[in-house]
Amino acid sequence: MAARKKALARLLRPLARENGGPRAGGESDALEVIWQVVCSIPRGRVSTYGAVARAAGLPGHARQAGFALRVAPEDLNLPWHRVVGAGGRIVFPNGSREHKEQARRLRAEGVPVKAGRVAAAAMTELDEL
DNA sequence: TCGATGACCTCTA
DNA sequence: ATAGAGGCCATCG
Repeated sequence: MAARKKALARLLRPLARENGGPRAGGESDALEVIWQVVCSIPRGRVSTYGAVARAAGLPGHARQAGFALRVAPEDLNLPWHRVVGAGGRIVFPNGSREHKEQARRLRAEGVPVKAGRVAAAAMTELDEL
């Protein structure tokens, strides 16, 4: 937990800078863009890490999307559960706490989850947005 | 600068 | 359907 907190603090530092004033260089925070994309996922729909990365203008940065979600502060109320792996597959180990939590939240939004996967019909490419 | 790591993706057997 | 290998890219020690 300590490591997680430390990494989070390191990442929140530049974010706090932005919070306090106008950002100088501009772009820098890819995390912010990714978070915004995730937030834009409609309720009852899910998307993949790759799709999120593409929509954020970062093709091939699927892993970065995952990293962004990992370090995302809870204050953002980010719908991280709407992001799944390719083919609608939940990336968390089966039986893990996060896995069950994600499945539970998805079902609560009307997205059927079976065998650690979500219905393909519920998936959106985000390219049309 | 380099090697290891990870909420990934895709192809092949 | 399952398992392994290679590729991708940012972050960390």
